[in-house]
Amino acid sequence: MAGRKIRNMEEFAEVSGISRPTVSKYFHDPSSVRKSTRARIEEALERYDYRPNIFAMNQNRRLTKNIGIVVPYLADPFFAEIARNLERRCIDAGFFPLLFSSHGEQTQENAILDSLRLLKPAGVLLAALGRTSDHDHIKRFCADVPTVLFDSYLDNTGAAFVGSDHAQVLRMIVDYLCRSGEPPVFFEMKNPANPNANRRRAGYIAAMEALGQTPEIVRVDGTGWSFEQIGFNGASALLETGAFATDTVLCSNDRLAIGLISAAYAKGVRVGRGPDCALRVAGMDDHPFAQFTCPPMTTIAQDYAAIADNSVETLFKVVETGALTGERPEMLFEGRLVMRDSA
Amino acid sequence: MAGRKIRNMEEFAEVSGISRPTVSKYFHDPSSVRKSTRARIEEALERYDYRPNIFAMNQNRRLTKNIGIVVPYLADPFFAEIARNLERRCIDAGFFPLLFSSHGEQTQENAILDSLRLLKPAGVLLAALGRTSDHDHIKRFCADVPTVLFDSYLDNTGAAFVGSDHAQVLRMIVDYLCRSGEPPVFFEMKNPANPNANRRRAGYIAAMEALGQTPEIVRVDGTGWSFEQIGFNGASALLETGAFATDTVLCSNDRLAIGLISAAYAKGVRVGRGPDCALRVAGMDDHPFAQFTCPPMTTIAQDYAAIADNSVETLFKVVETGALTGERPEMLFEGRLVMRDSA
DNA sequence: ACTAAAACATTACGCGCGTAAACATTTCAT
DNA sequence: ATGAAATGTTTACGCGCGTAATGTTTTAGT
Repeated sequence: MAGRKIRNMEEFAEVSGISRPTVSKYFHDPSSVRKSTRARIEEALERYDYRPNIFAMNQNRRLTKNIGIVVPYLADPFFAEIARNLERRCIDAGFFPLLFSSHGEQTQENAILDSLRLLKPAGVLLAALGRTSDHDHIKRFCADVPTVLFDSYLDNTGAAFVGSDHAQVLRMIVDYLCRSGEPPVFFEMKNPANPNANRRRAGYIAAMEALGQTPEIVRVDGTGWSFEQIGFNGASALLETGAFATDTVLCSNDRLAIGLISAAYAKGVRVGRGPDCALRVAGMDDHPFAQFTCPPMTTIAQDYAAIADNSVETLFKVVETGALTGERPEMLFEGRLVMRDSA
Repeated sequence: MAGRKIRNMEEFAEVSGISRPTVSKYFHDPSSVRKSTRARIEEALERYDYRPNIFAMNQNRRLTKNIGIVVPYLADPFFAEIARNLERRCIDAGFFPLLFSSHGEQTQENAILDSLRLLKPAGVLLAALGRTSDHDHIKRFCADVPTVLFDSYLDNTGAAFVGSDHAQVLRMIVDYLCRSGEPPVFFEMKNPANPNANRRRAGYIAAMEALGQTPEIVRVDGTGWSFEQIGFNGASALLETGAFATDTVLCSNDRLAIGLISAAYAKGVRVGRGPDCALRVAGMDDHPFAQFTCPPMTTIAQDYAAIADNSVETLFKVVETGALTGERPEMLFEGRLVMRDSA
């Protein structure tokens, strides 16, 4: 580990006894050089910890080893968890993931995409803001950079989409709720930021009608990403006026449900499925904290691992084939019913 | 915005009618060129959206505009929230923040620091893992790169430390709990990952003794970062054996408290400060979800904004003066008692 | 209006590495 | 052993920009 200090690839090539172009080739892909050559380089690598200069490398490479990961709101543990899975897989594949959060703001999202362009990423994994996104801006970006959209669906944008099968998910939870008690009322925000909300509503309506039930939708005011607060405020008002048509509420996502459960507790409305309970509450996503609500939340778990795996895998495929046009696969994964005590 | 496409600074200099070295100077610092020159450049900038190549810029600049932000566990909303504040301030100051999460693993933390070296960052904001950190590795990093530590204290490492004044915080919450009911038992993990836990325990003991009370500490098993689960499991066992010395529990952090409250609910133990309640529970941090527990959690809010502001500001000061040695300021901020219903 | 100072233009080199071309050597099947 | 294929070496250029040196123009102070 001692010896002279290595300043650049030239010097490293010298001490390893291999020519610089071959060393360069090695760093680009170790398996592209003869085994004996690789051994000599790796031996030198142990003696002289040298690593190529990223900036010089990326300047000349048409595309880098960078992978951009963009999520709409990192303070939401759901996205933090997905991001963690994505990061891991990128690193394992020898890429360098760069994580960005739009913090719920369009200007941020646009700025991130602009910066990302300069970083010449091999590809980008993007969960867009949704309704508040600058759709044209994103589309233009996707035209230049291989991008896989996940979680948040945008029409006709990106090289592929990976997300949840909301129709299936809603069918499952609505089915469960109807079998085990009164049919659910659907609880959501009036102007949901996330486009998934629309698919979930549609899924709810379809599932209810398939069972011969009448869909009932309750929509509460509020903008932004403070879903718990919005759910809390909305539910507080509704619980006073008794505006829920049945004793069962299906929330558009877990964070709204967290707010609702908190509001019910404050009002002394007992949530759960026991005989002494007045309200059943179900959520969607299996948020990391859903199992610690009081009572623990019945919800639908999204398949984090599958979504992460397939997003990354699909992106790599697109990157390799350079297929920016052509068919645009949409992969939808089923959810898993997590029966806890709230419904 | 139309016209020919600009490929590099040379061409941009041409269409703006300014020499390339001057244009380069402009991008380095717009105020370093004459007003009329700046106007001409900015006019061209509007017509030809050009932005300098990051990699070429950073290759020759000794230090870049990159700021590394490293947190131990991004899926913890506390760190997500702090990271958000730090990011914002870096961007406002014209820097380019790069966010990394160690995901609770030493190998990751070390790998992040190694990568960060290659990115030649102007500075780094680091919340280390703590007990599980590779202290020497971090120290070596801090010797080369201007680094401000925050939240997680490490002896004699980094150019400065910014965090919470745990002694003050504990004095305040212990004082409140003793005034309003029975003195608190301290609830924590047996082998806390975060060094703050030790300071909090010490603060608790000091605060209790100052009030003439006997400190009582309950420590539960569990490793890793699933604090809610650890709190839940530990509390479930304790509530059955009735091992809490008083009816008041002060948790080392909000996430443990979330688990404890959930466990109490499951056992039918009513949490709160009313006459019909059997247990008071207080947390620490004012976690984003603390206000939605059942009942809402009494806790101490850390001053996110102050910590973020001062971390960034201190880092910039260090970067400007290049002061890697000399005094090593430690800034501790007071917490704010948030009285809700759990205690 | 005149001069010193500030700002800009011109020219030129370097950063560290990618990569192509031409040639030399090693490997491997026959 | 022998020739083709695979792999290395040498040499040379380019990427886009930072930056120093030198000379010219503009600005500002009196």
